[in-house]
Amino acid sequence: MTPSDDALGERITEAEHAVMEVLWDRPRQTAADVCEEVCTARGWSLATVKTLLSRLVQKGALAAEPDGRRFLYTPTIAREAYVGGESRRLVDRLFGGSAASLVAHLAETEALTEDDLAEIEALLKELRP
Amino acid sequence: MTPSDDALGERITEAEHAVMEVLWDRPRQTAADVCEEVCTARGWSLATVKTLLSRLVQKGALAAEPDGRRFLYTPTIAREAYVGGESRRLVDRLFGGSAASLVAHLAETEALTEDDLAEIEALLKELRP
DNA sequence: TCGCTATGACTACAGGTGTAATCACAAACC
DNA sequence: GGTTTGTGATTACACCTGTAGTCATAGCGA
Repeated sequence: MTPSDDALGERITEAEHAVMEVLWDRPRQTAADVCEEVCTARGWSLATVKTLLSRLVQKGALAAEPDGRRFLYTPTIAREAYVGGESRRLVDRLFGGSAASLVAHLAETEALTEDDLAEIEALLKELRP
Repeated sequence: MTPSDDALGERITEAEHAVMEVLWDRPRQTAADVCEEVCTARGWSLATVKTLLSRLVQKGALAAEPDGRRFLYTPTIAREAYVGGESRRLVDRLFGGSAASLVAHLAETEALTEDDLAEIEALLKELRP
């Protein structure tokens, strides 16, 4: 039953993801707005952002709501769903589907700071009273 | 100081990763050996495996040790390192670098079974006596 | 010795990706 | 009304990826 299949057939690429983040953070922005937030950071031109927006609309990841002669772009998929899908993909690919293995790995390779560990511990207490 | 740059300049792709797994599992195999293990599973021809092996050697992810007229391929990077790099990339990209956020997400989306949680709890006890 | 065969090297090629220029055109301004 | 300007659409193009075919050639078997 292939769990957690994200609704889009097409995958979102790295560059596209950067655009998605901007729109998850604040939906209904124009191409120029999005550019304002990522162009300098990633060294992109407005044209690049426009291309990425178009592709994301084609892929069904964004909705383009007409607003005069331009569009306001809004994600059609929740960030939660995307993040969940990507996480699952990683866990499946690298940890044989076991999320616990991932956590174990992070712990063993010191990827978890003391604060992380404390936070996780608190989480666990909450989840298993 | 661009943190956690894995030793290879080039990224390993999905298809290449499948080949790497075979060689991590058992190093020093020939192209034919590797094909034996993945070709049917992925519907590949031997030629495809050869291409992937070549690209991985070029990328510095594999070493090719001459053995008569053929090569024995062996990973130059440890699976641990690769897995660590990929995990970190995901955490950086999707969870703002916070591994705890990833764990929280997995927990919240029910990606963690009761067994997973128990396992993690045990891990934590070990890590923070 | 001489052809067969296994093997890496090289070539191919369509589709995806990153990055952008150009075009058409409607709105805004003068 | 004519010009500038902001905008999406279209086109471009090099590189990466998946997938594989062809070629040269060094051994192996007869």
